[in-house]
Amino acid sequence: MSINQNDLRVIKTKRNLREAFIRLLLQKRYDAISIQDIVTEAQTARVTFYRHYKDKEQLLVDCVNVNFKELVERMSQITTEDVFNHRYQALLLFYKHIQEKETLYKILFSSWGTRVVIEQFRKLFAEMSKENIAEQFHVDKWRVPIPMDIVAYHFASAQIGTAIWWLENNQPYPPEYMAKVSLWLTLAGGLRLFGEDEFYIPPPSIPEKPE
Amino acid sequence: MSINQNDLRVIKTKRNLREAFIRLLLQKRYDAISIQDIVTEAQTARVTFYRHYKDKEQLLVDCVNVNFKELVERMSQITTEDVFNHRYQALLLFYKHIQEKETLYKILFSSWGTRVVIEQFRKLFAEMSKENIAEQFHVDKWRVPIPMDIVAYHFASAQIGTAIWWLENNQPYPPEYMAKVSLWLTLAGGLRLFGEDEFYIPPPSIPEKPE
DNA sequence: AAACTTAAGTAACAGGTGTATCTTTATGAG
DNA sequence: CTCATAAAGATACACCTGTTACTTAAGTTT
Repeated sequence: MSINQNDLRVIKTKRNLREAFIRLLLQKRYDAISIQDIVTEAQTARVTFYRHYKDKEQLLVDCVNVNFKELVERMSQITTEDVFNHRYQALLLFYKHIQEKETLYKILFSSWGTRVVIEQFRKLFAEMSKENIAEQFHVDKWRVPIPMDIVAYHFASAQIGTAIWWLENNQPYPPEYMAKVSLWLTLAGGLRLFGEDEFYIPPPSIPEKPE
Repeated sequence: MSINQNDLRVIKTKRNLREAFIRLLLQKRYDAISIQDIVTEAQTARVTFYRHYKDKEQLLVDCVNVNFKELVERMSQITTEDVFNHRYQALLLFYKHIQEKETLYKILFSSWGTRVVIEQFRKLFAEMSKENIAEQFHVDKWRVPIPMDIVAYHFASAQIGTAIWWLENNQPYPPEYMAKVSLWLTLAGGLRLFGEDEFYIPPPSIPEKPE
C-alpha cells in the first residue's frame, strides 16, 4: 500500500524534488512556483510528486525538517550542567543557524505560505522548553501552579517571535546579543520594566479543571 | 480605476461574501472551500469575488478584521490609570472575545491555511504592547537597553502562543485565569521558576548597530 | 426623474491541481 | 543472475484558478 521510504528510488526522487524546490525558491516566490515547475526542474513526472507529497506545503515541511535535523543535532551536543547556560547556548545555535542559512530562511520567512517554517520552529522550541521546564518544576520549591504546556507554548512563541523580528529586520544585531536578549526577556520578563516590588504579582492559583 | 468602497453595492457584495464564507467555514475545512463554493453560497458571480479580493486568504483577512474592530473597540474603553491593571483588562477582553466566538475561532485556528488570523492577532498585540512599553520606558529609571520592537514582538508572540494553546486544548480554564497566567508569565517571566537571586541576569548592553 | 457612472453578471480561455488507469523500468530478495 | 515487486512514467480527466472583453443593471448625481 504505502511507499517504502528506504527504497533507493524513493530516496533519490525525494531528494531530487527537495533540491529542485530549493533551487526554484532562490529564483522566485513560493506562491509563484507550481508543482509543474518543481517536477520540470527535478526532471520527473507530475504524478511522481503527488505520490510522495500531498501538496507543495508538505514538500516545504520536508525541506525544513531535513534542515532542522542539523540544528537539533548541534543542540543535542551542548554539554553544560547549568540550565541557564544550556538555554543560552541553544538559543545561540538557533540564531547562528538562521544566520548561516540566511538566504534560504529569508525567502522562507518572507512569503506568507511558508509560515510552515514557523510552525516547525515552534514545535522544536516547545519540545525543548518543556524538557527544561519539567526539570525545574521537579526541584522547584515554589511549585508554581501553571500547567507546563502553557509555559512551553508561551516561551516558545516568544522566542520565535523575537527571531522573526530579527529576520524581518535584516539581522541588525549579532546572534550573541539576540540570544542574550531573548533569554533575558524570557526569564526576567518585563518585571524589570515595571520595577521589581512595585508590581509584584502573586502566582495565580490553579482553578478546577471542568470535566 | 479602483473600486469605490462606499458604494452600497460594494458594501452589500462584500458583506454577502463574508457571510457566505463564514457559513461555509462552519460546514467544512478552509482548504476544502473553493471560490466557486463561496460565490455559489453568496449567489453571485465568480468574477465578482476577484474584483474585491485577491484570493480566499484576503477574504479571510477581511472577515477577521471586521471581527477585530469589535475587540479593539472594547479594549479602547478600558478606563484605568494603572498600567498593570490595564494590561490585565485587555488580556481578559481578548480571551473573552475568543470564548464568545468560540465556534468561529476554533475553526479559524484549526486549519493551517488560516494562520492569517494569528498574524492579525500578532499585529494587534504588538501595537498594544509597544504603546504600553513605550510609556514605561519613558518613566523607567532602569532604562533597559533593548530595542522596543524586540520587546513588543516578544511579548505579543508569547501572548498569542498562550491563546492558541488555550484554543487548541478546548479552553480548559476560564478567561480570568488565562489572562492572569499570561500576564504573570510575561511580566514575571520564568524568573521565579529558577529562583529569584540565584539566576539574576544583568540586562544586556546594546551593541553597535552596523551600517 | 433622467442621465451618467460604475459595479455586477455572462461567457470564454489558458493555465494549474489532484486523481485514476495502465505501461515501463529500476531495485532488491532468493 | 533472475524474477517478483513496487516505484516511476505516460496519458487522460474533472474540476479549480485567475483574467479578459463585453453586456446588463443598480447606485449616484444633477
